[in-house]
Formats: sequence, structure tokens, C-alpha cells
Amino acid sequence: MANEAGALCISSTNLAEFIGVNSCQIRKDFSYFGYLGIRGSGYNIEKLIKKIKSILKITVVQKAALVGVGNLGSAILSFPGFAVYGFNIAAAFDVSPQKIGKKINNVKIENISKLWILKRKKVNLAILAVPSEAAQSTTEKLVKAGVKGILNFSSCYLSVPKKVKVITTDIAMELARLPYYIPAG
Amino acid sequence: MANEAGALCISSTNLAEFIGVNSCQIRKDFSYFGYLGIRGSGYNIEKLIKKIKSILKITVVQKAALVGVGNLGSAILSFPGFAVYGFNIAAAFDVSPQKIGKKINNVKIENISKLWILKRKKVNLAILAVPSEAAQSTTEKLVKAGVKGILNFSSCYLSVPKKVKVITTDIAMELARLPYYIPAG
DNA sequence: AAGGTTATGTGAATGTGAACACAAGAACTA
DNA sequence: TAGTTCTTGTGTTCACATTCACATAACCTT
Ligand SMILES: NC(=O)c1ccc[n+]([C@@H]2O[C@H](COP(=O)([O-])OP(=O)(O)OC[C@H]3O[C@@H](n4cnc5c(N)ncnc54)[C@H](O)[C@@H]3O)[C@@H](O)[C@H]2O)c1
Ligand SMILES: NC(=O)c1ccc[n+]([C@@H]2O[C@H](COP(=O)([O-])OP(=O)(O)OC[C@H]3O[C@@H](n4cnc5c(N)ncnc54)[C@H](O)[C@@H]3O)[C@@H](O)[C@H]2O)c1
Repeated sequence: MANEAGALCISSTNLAEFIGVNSCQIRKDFSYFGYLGIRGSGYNIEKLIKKIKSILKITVVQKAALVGVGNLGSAILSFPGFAVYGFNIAAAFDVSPQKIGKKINNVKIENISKLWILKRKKVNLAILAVPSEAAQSTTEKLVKAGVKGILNFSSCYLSVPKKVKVITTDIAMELARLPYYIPAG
Repeated sequence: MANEAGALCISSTNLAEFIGVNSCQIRKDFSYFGYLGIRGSGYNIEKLIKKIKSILKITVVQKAALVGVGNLGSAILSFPGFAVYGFNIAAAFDVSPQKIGKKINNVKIENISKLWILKRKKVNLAILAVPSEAAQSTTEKLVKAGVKGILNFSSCYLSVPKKVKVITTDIAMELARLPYYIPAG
């Protein structure tokens, strides 16, 4: 598996097996990225990771803000796993006086009225974990504060200007999809 | 908007606008469900909800188990939103002696070794929120305990028998998708 | 160096999903 | 009741994604 430079490679077959898809899928997809692999050896893992990171634009550390430090927000703030993709939660906001001023995982929770500091800090991304009722109005504040991408955990559709991208992950709905696949009995 | 029976209807155009898609999309999709709408009026909301629930097989209360009551697991256990889809978190499990025996949201945290009670309780679904290292081994225990569907929050691919369905939602990866859409600057 | 083995990259075929455009049905109006 | 206005349901087209099959190339072994 090691090529002449000592760098480790992985084949489309291995990768496909690992994530449970067809191997042509891997090759076809990667081929859109240009010539990436070596016939007979496979794909250089380091090179592959670099390529994917550059496509996702996560080659440099990306700063993100967390808005709504409740049950879910606190879990996210304590989660070290964002770092592997190069993310850094640079600020956290809430409305609750009981939460403002506290620190979780070395991030101080700020008053939501201070959202404007995101512009100064050059924070482009926000993780939205406020109650559904507050989701749209908070989104509008985020957009005003210059945020360009929002990861939304509420079950709401968020209306935003075209230049802003929203990705919604509705955990309850993901769970609701499961029974469909399960035969009755 | 009210039809002769006083039941409220919604049109494909309204629905489409609401969730941000094309109205043909709505009509085409619903048409696969059979004749559901009324020309000139739209779709009867109650009938529509019933139909979708029956397709997703969430017409009766579905019991689910939570495995791994850490940061994320605790948030999930405190979350009331699963009820709107008819879910009931009927049991919770962990390995940590500090957690076992405690109650969150009226659910007592059990020792993971007691997973077999899921069979007796007829729990089909599990929410998996354990560290990645424990994900595959815990999955195997869940399968042995008769679980047929798993909502996986770890970033691992889980290998399961064909009769078991896994849905993975990798929160960090969702965040990692955002920068792609955002123009550099 | 040559032949065997492995694994990529891709043209072609197939499958799937979205969009368009409109006929036909239902409701409303006068 | 006749005509107007909505809105569904669908045949068709288009676009994209997946799969197949294989030529091509790099590596490895003897
Ligand atoms: N907890 C879960 O497991 C879970 C699962 C699925 C979806 N969600 C969704 O995630 C969101 C948060 O859930 P949660 O369980 O953490 O709720 P929560 O009530 O525990 O936390 C909400 C937090 O947002 C803060 N907040 C309220 N209004 C605000 C505003 N205008 N600006 C800033 N902060 C504000 C509150 O003070 C609180 O700290 C909700 O939309 C919920 O539907 C949560
Ligand atoms: N917290 C987040 O925001 C977040 C975000 C994305 C993904 N995740 C993923 O969710 C999972 C849980 O994250 P977390 O932050 O809650 O971690 P955590 O460490 O806070 O909690 C893990 C819990 O699982 C328990 N556990 C460990 N091994 C176990 C086993 N074999 N059987 C049963 N329980 C076991 C631990 O005692 C602990 O209570 C991880 O896979 C993580 O990658 C979490």
C-alpha cells in the first residue's frame, strides 16, 4: 500500500467498502476533481484530504459563532470534534441573564445584543440553537451582523437573502425517517 | 381556504413557498401518494398529515432508546420536540457509574449491560450518542437487543445486518459543508 | 526486462429526479 | 346556469447521478 515516497495510499474499492457505496462512485466523483489517483496504487491519502479540504474551503481555520446556549448549544460548545475539520467556535450568544457571562470550554457567553462583534471578529458562520419561535428573528440579526452561512437546528424554514446559505438539520425529523424502513411487526 | 366541510386546505404553491421549493415538486411528490388533493382548493391539511404519518409509519407512538447520556445525549433526553412526531424515549443507557441511576426528564439511566430490556419493552429504535470509539461495539449490542433502526450521531460508518437501518447525522460534517457555498473574501 | 496484477479514469447505458406546460376538474360569482 | 378563476395531476423533456465495462497505466515479481 505504501508508494515509493512512503506515503500511504487507499484504493477506491477500499474506500467504497469503508463507507458502504459502490467503488465506481468513488472513482467517478474523484475524477471530477482532476487526476488525483495513481493507476495500480490508488489515491494518496494526504493529497486526497488536502484536495477535499480545498474544495470545501476548510484549508484555513474557520471561525463560527454559536447562538443559543441551551441544552443543545451547551453540548455543541463542549464538543471538541469541530476542530478536526478546522473549525473554531469563536463566540457564543444567548438572551438569558443566567447564562450571559458564563464560560463553557473557554468561550464566554455574550449578550445577543452584542452580535455586531462578529463583524469585527470576521466570523462568517453561525450555529443556530435557539427555540423555533426565535429562529427567524435571530437569523435576521445574524445576517445583519454579516454572517454568510448558518447551521440551523430548529425545525423552521429560515428565510434569508440569496447570498446567505442555510443548512438545516432537524434531529427529530431524522428520527422520524427511521420507522419507514422498518417492517411492521 | 376553508372547504365546504370547514376543513382547512393548503395549495401546492403555498406549501412550496413555505419550505422553499418548486410547486410542481410538491404536486408530483404528492401524486405518488395517490389522489390526495382537490382541484381548485388544494390539499386537506388533516388528510395530508395523516397520509404522511402513515407512510412514515408514525401513526402510533414509537418507542426509542437513548444510548450514551453525555453532553449530546442529555440534550436529546431533555428535548420535548420528539413528541410532535409521536416518539417516546422509553429508556436511556450509559456505562458511567456517575450517570447510571440518575433521572433526566423522568427517564432513568440504566447500565448498558441491561440493554436486553429493550426486547421486553418492544423498543425498535435507538439514538446512539456514544463516543466514536464505542459506536460499532455498542451498535452490535443494540442489534442483539433487537433494535431495527439506529440514529447515529458519531462520525463512524456503522456496519449492521441488512435488516437494520442506520441513519447517520454528523453534525461537524454538516458545518463543514457550509464554507463551500460562501464566496471567498 | 517482461509479463502479470492491480487500480484508475471514462465513454456509454441506465436510472432517477426536477421542471415545464397544460388539460381537466372543482369552486366561486353573478 | 354559464363563465371565470384556481389548482391539481401528469405526459414530456431535460438534467444529473449511478452503474457498467474496459482501455490504459502504474506497480510488482521473477
Ligand atoms: N435539545 C435537542 O436535543 C434538540 C433536538 C432537536 C432540535 N433541537 C432544536 O434546537 C434548538 C435549541 O434546543 P435546546 O434543547 O437547546 O433548547 P433550550 O431551550 O435548552 O435552549 C435554547 C437557548 O436559546 C436561548 N434563547 C432563547 N431565545 C433567544 C434569542 N432570541 N437569542 C439568543 N438566545 C436565545 C435560551 O436562553 C436558551 O439558552 C431548538 O430549536 C430545538 O428545537 C434541539
Ligand atoms: N456534543 C456534540 O455537540 C456532538 C456533535 C457532533 C457529534 N457528536 C457525537 O456524539 C457522540 C456523543 O458526543 P458527546 O459530546 O455527548 O460525548 P460525551 O463524551 O459527552 O458523552 C458520551 C457518553 O457516552 C457514554 N459511553 C461511553 N462509552 C459507552 C458505551 N460503550 N456504552 C454506553 N455509553 C457509553 C459516556 O459515559 C458518556 O456519558 C460522539 O460520537 C460525538 O462525536 C457530538
